[in-house]
Amino acid sequence: MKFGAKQIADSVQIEQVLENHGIRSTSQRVDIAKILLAKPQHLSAEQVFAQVNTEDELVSKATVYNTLNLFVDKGLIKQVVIDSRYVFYDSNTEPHYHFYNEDTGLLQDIEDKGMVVKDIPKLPKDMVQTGIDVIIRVKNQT
Amino acid sequence: MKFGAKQIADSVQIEQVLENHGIRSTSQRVDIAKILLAKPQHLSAEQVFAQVNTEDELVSKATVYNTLNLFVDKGLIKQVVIDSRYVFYDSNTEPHYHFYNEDTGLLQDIEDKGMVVKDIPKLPKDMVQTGIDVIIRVKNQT
DNA sequence: GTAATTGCAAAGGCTTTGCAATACG
DNA sequence: CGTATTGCAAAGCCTTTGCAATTAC
Repeated sequence: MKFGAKQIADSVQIEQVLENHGIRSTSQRVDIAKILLAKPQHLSAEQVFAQVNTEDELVSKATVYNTLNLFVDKGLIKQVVIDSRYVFYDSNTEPHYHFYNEDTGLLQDIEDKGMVVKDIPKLPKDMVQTGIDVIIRVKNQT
Repeated sequence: MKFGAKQIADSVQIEQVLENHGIRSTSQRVDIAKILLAKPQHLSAEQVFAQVNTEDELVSKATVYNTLNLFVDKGLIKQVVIDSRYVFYDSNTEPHYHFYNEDTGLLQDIEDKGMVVKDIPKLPKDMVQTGIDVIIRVKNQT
């Protein structure tokens, strides 16, 4: 991590992003958002907790969890559930789909924009679609 | 549940199905399979535990969990993960996709066979696709 | 100053595991 | 008989919660 003017500018930008999502800024939230929003990526709560605590300032596990939930509620990030034991937080909120490698545990975006889900059946009148999750599970060839 | 000749025949059929999947029959496994395979459905471990214990014979929770895992490993049923807290066991192992109603918590098959995922990008040479999960999330119109 | 947020430790919920008792082939 | 399976209770893991201390506006 770099320090100095650039980082201060980043923090200000992050605070702006938080505010745009109706999230009040605190130093912990900025730290967490900075990690998540650095690039499109998929991190577990544990990974966020580890990364946020490599720097001086410490954030408790409770706050990491609460903050991630808050960010999801406010639409800043998305939760991707692979398994009852593997939950990732995705900083890419654009509609997109995922590859999940069962051998490596790696979750990655499907970059190819050509992939589509076609002919989704019409929903009952009183239903609205809120999202569509597609996970293509792969493994290493043995 | 009916008793008598029909049910005995069912048990024999179930045992056959288990055997075909390389699963040794025991009374607990047959009881659990009988519930799951009665029709295409999505049950949580808790629901299986509850249903299997409405009849006389009791099956412990540990055995329910272990048996469900065994059935999944052997390909008799499929696990559908909605959320870190909602895991269902699906007796329909044909490739198919799901609707999940966030308001009711109800998971249901998409019966329409026309829906497809098109133009899945080619995988890296050393990767094989093992599955594809599609969950269309819906909610009640407010 | 008042309300929101944080952190700790404890509690919760779900799932797995160790091990003795039991059932199976 | 020897191996597999079961059930119980305990342990594990991840996540949430209660509450006092702290921070933010």
